Amino acid sequence: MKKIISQATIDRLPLYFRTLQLVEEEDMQIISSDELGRRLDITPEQIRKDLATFGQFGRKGIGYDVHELKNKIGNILGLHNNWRLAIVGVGHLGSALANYVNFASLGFSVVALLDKNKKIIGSEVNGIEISDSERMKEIIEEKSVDIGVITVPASEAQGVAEQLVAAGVKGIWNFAPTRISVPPTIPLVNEDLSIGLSALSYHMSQD
Amino acid sequence: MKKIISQATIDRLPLYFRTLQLVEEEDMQIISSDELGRRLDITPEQIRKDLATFGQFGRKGIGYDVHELKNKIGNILGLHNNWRLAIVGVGHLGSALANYVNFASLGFSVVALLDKNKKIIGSEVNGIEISDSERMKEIIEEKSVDIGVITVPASEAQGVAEQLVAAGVKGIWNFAPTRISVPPTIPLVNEDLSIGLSALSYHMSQD
DNA sequence: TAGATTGTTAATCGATTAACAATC
DNA sequence: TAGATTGTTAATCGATTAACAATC
Repeated sequence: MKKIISQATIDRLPLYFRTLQLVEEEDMQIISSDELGRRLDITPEQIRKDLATFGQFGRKGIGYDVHELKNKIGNILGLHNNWRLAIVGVGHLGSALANYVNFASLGFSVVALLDKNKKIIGSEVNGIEISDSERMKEIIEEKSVDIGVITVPASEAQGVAEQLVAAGVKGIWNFAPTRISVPPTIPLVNEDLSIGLSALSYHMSQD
Repeated sequence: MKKIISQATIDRLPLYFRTLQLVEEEDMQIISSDELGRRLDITPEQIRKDLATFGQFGRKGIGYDVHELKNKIGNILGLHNNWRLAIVGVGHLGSALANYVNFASLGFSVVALLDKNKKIIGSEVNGIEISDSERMKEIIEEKSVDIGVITVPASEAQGVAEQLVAAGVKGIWNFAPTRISVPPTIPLVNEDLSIGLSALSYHMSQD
């Protein structure tokens, strides 16, 4: 029986995880919710509340064991699964993601690149060969891909999503600026850059 | 006197805007909250509530004028300002953003690229010359840059943010995977890719 | 022991959903 | 007119903040 963790909490866990990785490198053994909050600009009450959602591992009067807490959060986020990614659409953004180094420290690796443009099929990006997206199902099975990353134009995104699901991916990370529909069993996260940029514009326009 | 609009509402406005752009191209004159909601997978009540925050421009029994509503939302988001962006850190992600076509339709344009790597200074990305980041203040004034985009490694992000603020930018869009501090008068939006990816991992790990 | 810090309950705040009168 | 659809008020839901007992 899984406890339901709110999306707001889930979205803060990666921040805790990253900070714990950093303080672990600084050889800090124990950290308080106060110190963690100071580093992330989050209130200590919020942090304790978040952590309390999935158990007790702090020590009253002391704080949290850095190593233990980091591993616990990593497990909750499922980072130990070493998820394997396929990027569909090797344009500028797809290439940038194929080269993105920060994935590795979170336990993700890019194992396949797919594109329909014959001119780039066969060439490599960051040591990974670009395959024909017509061979998607075959490649995804062969490379044991878990997550499909969509970096094609908006007009093609829904079609690619359906192909990815049919090919057997377990989750989709969508960068195309459009909403896509997938079966409810397939987790989907939209990474919509225009939202953040528009919100920035809004705040810059006030007074 | 400005009405305060919640962040949740602000984050939905770009979605409405984009959909209205699309239906306008389809020559649709009028749209109901029901139809807009259907396209975005948002409840019509939520949409009416959001829009009611800043006035009444629907017609009861009819719906909303597509063109009028699109312009109104664009104005609220401040998209008419034609903000000018400078990208600091022309690595893979910075280059991808310099080439990102979806900015233009929202009224943003990349006018400067800055990097400290002497090997790439002087070369061009998407027709924009890369300048030495030591000349930041000069370039930002000369090119009337409004928004600084941070695509440097996490360890350099805070320093770059401070330089950008000193150079006079009005807002910061941060892609470095770290929290940065800026004066409260400078709007800041963090675009943290590891949050979305970790959340995806979490949901994929459930049952 | 005294000081520090967690975990948890209660209070507050804010956002979403439901309902419906107004009106085109 | 009857049907459709907005704008707004009330009800509900969920998340954050405050307070504090437990305890290291």
